[in-house]
Amino acid sequence: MAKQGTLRQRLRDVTAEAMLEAAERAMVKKGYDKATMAQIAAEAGCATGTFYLYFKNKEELFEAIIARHGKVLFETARAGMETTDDPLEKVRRGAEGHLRYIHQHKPFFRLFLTAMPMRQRTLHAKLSPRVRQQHEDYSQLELEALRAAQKKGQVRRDLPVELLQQFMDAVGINIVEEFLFSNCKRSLDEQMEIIWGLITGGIGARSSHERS
Amino acid sequence: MAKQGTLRQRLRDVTAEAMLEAAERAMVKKGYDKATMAQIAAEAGCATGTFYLYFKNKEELFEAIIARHGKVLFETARAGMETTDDPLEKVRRGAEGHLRYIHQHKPFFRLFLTAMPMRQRTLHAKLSPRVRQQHEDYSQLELEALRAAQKKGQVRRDLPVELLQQFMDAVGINIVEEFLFSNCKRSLDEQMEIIWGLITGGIGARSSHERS
Amino acid sequence: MAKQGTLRQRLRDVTAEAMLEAAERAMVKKGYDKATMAQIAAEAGCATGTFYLYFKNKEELFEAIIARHGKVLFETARAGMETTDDPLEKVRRGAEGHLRYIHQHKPFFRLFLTAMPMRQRTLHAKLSPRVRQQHEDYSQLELEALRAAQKKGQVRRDLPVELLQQFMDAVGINIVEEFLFSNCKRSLDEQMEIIWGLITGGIGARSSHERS
Amino acid sequence: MAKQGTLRQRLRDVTAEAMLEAAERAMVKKGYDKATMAQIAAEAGCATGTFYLYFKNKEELFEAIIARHGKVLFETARAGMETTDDPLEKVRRGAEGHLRYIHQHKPFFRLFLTAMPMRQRTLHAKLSPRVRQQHEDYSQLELEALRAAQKKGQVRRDLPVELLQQFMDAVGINIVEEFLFSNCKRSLDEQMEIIWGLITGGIGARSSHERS
DNA sequence: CATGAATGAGTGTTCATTCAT
DNA sequence: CATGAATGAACACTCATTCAT
Repeated sequence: MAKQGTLRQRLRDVTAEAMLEAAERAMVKKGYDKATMAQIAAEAGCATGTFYLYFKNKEELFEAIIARHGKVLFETARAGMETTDDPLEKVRRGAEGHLRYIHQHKPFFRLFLTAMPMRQRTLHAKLSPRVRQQHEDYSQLELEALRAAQKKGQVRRDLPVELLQQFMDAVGINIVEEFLFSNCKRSLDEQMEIIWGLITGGIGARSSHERS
Repeated sequence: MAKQGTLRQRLRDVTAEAMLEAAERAMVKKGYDKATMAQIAAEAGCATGTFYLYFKNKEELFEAIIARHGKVLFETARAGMETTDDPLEKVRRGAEGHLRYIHQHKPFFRLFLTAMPMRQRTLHAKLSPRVRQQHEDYSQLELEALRAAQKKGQVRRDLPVELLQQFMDAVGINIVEEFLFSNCKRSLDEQMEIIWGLITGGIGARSSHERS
Repeated sequence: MAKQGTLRQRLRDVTAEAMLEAAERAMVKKGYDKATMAQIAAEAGCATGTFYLYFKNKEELFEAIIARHGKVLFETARAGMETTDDPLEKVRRGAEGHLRYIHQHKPFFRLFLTAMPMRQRTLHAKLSPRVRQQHEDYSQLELEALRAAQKKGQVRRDLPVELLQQFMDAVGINIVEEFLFSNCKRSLDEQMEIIWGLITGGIGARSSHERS
Repeated sequence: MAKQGTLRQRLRDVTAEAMLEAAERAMVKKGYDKATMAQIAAEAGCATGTFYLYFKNKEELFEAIIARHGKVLFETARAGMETTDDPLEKVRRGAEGHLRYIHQHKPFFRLFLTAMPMRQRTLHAKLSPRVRQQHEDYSQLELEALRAAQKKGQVRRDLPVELLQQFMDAVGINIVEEFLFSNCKRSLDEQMEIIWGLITGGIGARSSHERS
C-alpha cells in the first residue's frame, strides 16, 4: 500500500511535471490571459478537465510554474554563494547565479514579468508560499553576507543592509528587464560586469571613500 | 461660431476631464481589467454609452488617463531641471520632480505599474504617441545633462550616458515601486536622499576613484 | 394664418424632401441597417434629432423614401398606359414605364430589394398605405387592360387575369433583379424586348395555339 | 479508435442536427436578425455557449441550416430529372422536385427569402461553397437538358439557354414566393401545372410558331 | 484517473431615440 | 424649430470550470 502510494505519487509527479511544461510553453506563446485552458490542454495532449485533477485552477497552475522555476533559481543562487567565503564575493556570485538562470529561461521570465496574473509585481508579492519561502531563505543568506561585508568594510555602513539589498534587487530586476525585452546583444558576462559595476558603486564602501 | 466652438470645446474638455477622473478612480479600485465599463460609468454618474462619445474604447480611455498624468509629470520634471545650471544637479532635480509627482499620485502609479493593458512594462513601451513623445523629450534633456556632467567629471566616463540613464531609471522605478507597494513610512525627502545616494554611487565619478 | 400655414407647410416639405434625398444617399452607400442615423444626419447637414421632427423613426424614414419613388414610378407607368388604346399595348407600355424608371434609379432599387427593413419582399407587403394604394390603383388599371385583352383574344383565356398579372410581376421583378445586381450590359430597350418576349409567351393567346 | 471516432462523430452529428432544427424553428419564428442566440439556445434546450462548440458564429449557423436544406433540395431535383429521358420533361421534373420540396418546407423558405443575412438575394449569391456547388451542379444538368430540348425543337432557339434558365428561375422563384407569402389554397399539383404552363409559354418552341 | 461536452455568467460596444437648452 | 449630448437596452461571443460517463 505504501509502495503503491509512492509509485502513484511518482507517476502523479511525472504527469504534473509534463503538464507544467506544456502550460509554460502555451503561456509563453500566448501570454497568461490569452492562453486558454483548451490551448494549454492541447499543448499537453490531454483533456481540459485533466488539469483540474492536478491544479485547482488556472492561477494555481501558473503559480506552480513559477514555483518550479523559483526552486531551481534560488538553489542555483545559493549554490553560487557557497563557492566562496568572501562576503562581497558571495553576494556577487549569488547575483550572477540569478542572472545566469534568467538568461537560460528568457521566455519564461518575459512571461513572468509581463503577465503576473495577480498583478502584483513587487518582490514581496503574494507568491505561492513555497516560492515565498525560497525567496525568503535566499534573502536571509544575502543579508547575512551583506552584514559580514559591512563588518569587513567592503560596503557602506551608513545604510541598513535591507536597503542595500532592496537597491540591488531594483538594479538587478530592472536592468534584467531591459535586457529581456530589448534585443540586447551583450553577452551574459558583459551584462553581469555592467550590473555589478553599478551595484558596487551604489553599495560600495562609501564611508571610506568619503573619508579620503 | 469661433466663440461657440470654443465654448463647446471647453464644455467637452471639462466633461472629458471628469470622466477621466472617474475612470481613474474606478480602475484604481478594481484594476484595469476588472473595472467594467459599467462600473466606470456608474462612478462617473453617467451611462455606459456616454464614454464612447469621448473615448474610442476602454484602451484609449486608459491611455488618456496615462497621458493626462504623463503631461504633468514630464512638465514638472523639466521645470525642475531648469532651476539650475549645474549638470548633475539638473539630473537630480529632474529625478526629484518625478518622484514628487509620483508621490502625490500613488494610487494611479500603482495602477499603471500593475495593470498596463498592453502588458508592455518596459519604459520604451508603446504608450500613446503623445506620452511617448513627452518621455522622449525629457529623456533627451536628461541625456544632455548627463553628457555635460561627464565632461565636467561629475559622473563616470567609462560607460555611455545611455547606460547610465538606464541604470537611473532602473533604480528610480523599482525603488519607487517598492515605496509604492510596501507601506513605506519614510518622508519624500528621505526617500529622495536614499535614491540619489544610490544613484550617485552607481554613476558617480568612478574614474577618479579608481585612479586613486 | 392660413397663408402662413401654407408657407410653413411648403418650407416643411422642402426640408423633408432634402432630408429624404440625403437619407437615400446615405442608405444607398451603406445599406439600410448599416447607415446610422448619425451618418444620415451628417449627409443631410443637420443634427440627428432633427430627423425625428419630420419622421417618426428610421423605418418611417425609409418608408417615406420608398413612397417618394413609388409615387413617381406608378405615375410614370400609368401615364405610359394612357398613350394607347390597345389593351395589350397598354400593358406593355405600363411595364416599360416601370422598367425605365427602375433603370434610372438603379441604386435605390438595389437598396430596396436588398434591404427592405420589414423583411417583407412580396408585392403584397405592408408598405406604407400611400404606396400600397398607388400600387393597388395601378394594379387595377393593369387588370382592366388584361381583361380587355382577354376579350379581344390577345391573351390566353384559360387563366384568371390575376394569375396572369402575378406571372408578369414575377418575371418582371426577378429579371430586373438580375439586371440590377449582375453587370448587365444590355440596353434598356433590349432588356425590355427580352422581358416582353417571355411575358408574351406566358400570357399569350394560347387558346388559338391549342386549337391548331 | 476508429470505431470510437465514428461513435463520437455520430453523436456529434445527431446533436448538430438537433441544434440546426432548433435554430431553424427559432429563426422561422422571429427572423434571422431578431432571433437572438439566447432564444435559439432556449429553443434547443441548451446553453448559448454550446452552439459555439458546433458552429463558429451565428452566420455559419444559418449557413448550415441552408446547406442542410440545399443538399436535399438539389438531390431531390436531380433525382427527379433522372426519371425520364425526354429533355423537356427532365426540366419539368426537376422543377417539380424543387417545388415539392419547397412546399414541404414553407416556413424555412419564407425565412430564407426574407432574411438572407448577407443581403444578397441573387441566385448567384455567395452561399456556402457546398450549397453553391450543389446549385452549380444542378444548374449544369438543367442547361444540358435545355440544350437537348432546343435541338429537338421542344423550346425556342432564338434565345440562349442561359437566358431561358434565368427566366425559369425568375418565374419559379417569384411565383413560389407568391404562393409562400400569400395564403394560397391551390394544391401542389395545381400550382405546378400553372407554373409549368407559364414557363412553357415563355420558353416554348417559338421558332416553329413564328415560321407558321 | 481521464475525458471533453456542456455550461452560463460576464463584457465591450453600438445606435435608435429622447429631451433640455 | 433645431440641436447634439446623453441614454441604456440589447447582443454576440468567450472561456474557466464542472461532472456524467
